[in-house]
Amino acid sequence: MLFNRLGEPNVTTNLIADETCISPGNLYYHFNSKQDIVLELFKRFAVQFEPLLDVPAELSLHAQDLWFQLHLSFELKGHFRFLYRNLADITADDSNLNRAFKGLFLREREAARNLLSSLEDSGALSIRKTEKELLLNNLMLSLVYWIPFSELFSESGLEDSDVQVKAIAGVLQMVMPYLREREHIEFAELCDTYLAHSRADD
Amino acid sequence: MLFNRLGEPNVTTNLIADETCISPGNLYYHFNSKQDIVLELFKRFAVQFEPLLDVPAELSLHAQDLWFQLHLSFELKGHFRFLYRNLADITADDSNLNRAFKGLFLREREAARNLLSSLEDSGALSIRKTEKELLLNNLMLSLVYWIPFSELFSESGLEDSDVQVKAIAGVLQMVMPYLREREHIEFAELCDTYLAHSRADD
DNA sequence: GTCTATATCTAGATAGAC
DNA sequence: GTCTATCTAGATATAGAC
Repeated sequence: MLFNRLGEPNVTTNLIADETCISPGNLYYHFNSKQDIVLELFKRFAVQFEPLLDVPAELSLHAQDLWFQLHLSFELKGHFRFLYRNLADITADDSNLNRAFKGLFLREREAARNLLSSLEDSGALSIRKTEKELLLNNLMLSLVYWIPFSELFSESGLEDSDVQVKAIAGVLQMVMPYLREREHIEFAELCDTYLAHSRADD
Repeated sequence: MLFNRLGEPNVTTNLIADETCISPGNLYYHFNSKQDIVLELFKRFAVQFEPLLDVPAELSLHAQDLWFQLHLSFELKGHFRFLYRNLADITADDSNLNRAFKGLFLREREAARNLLSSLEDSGALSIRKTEKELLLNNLMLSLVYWIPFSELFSESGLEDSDVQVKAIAGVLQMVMPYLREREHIEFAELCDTYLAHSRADD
């Protein structure tokens, strides 16, 4: 919570001890180092993220379900957004974490690739090979950096549901142009619905 | 250079003094604080970025010219990539810098919007209003975070021309689906050419 | 397990001679 | 303008009593 609110580099171990109502010494009884705390949090994130990376073989390819998957994914990342906000430094300090994160990204990319392939197999999507790689780059960029990006403007970092809707709609929009007309319309209408609903919240 | 290589938080004022072959005391004669150095570098960046934000009225809308514009923009950002790598922290520490950066982003977004509008006026581009906003979000995300994103995998952060080609092609690909067929083909062929050329470098 | 007190270290920044 | 030497603050981490 503190990391999310203040940023990992700005949270001291004394502050953590203070906030958890234990002494600094006690904190270091439970954790070997500050980095150890970060690592422990990363592990929790990774465990929860894991199931979202397994694209089930019998995955439904309907817009609703994809939306929901993306929603779960962004929501979880939002809870651990301090990790994504300081990716460069957090991974630079710790080569274990660095490898772990890279591995996660590669798996996420593969999951996205498999999903596109499924859509291709079903005839719903058609895309050239070079376009597919570029699309995957763009998708990954959104999946990794949407949270820090949105925080530059709104502070709330995906706590706000409106921000999340825009994130998901943005991701889906990147895929839409390559969809067959029927699915294209289905996706577009879903996005419109959510976006209209979200604006109504204001 | 040090900031780019090691990351701003990991560069001490003593190291800067060392690298520039002057004493720490002398460094503080020339700059009031470390943040002052960051600010000075940001100013240089902003001055050089300024002309790239002015989309000329008589802008040519050919793929080649857009490519070149994006190339200049990414190249410049690459030279100051430490700013983009630690956006969250760098702007959090200094509210002046925060405002300045936000202003830059908004202007960049406006520039992109104007460019899209020009394409619309000329009949080359057709896009719905809600799609346009989402597209602008996605474009901005690429323009702001492509460099740190690429650094997660390659270290070289846009020094490598291959990385830059992918960045630009990715941006253009996001616009392509909304282009009229003639321009769509023109853009696609340009991307293919650069991408093929870049792969040949390996 | 938990505390208080403190060690250690390193960063940014300053003082004052030259 | 430039230097050496040093201050100061704040952060991580440890020692040792309870």
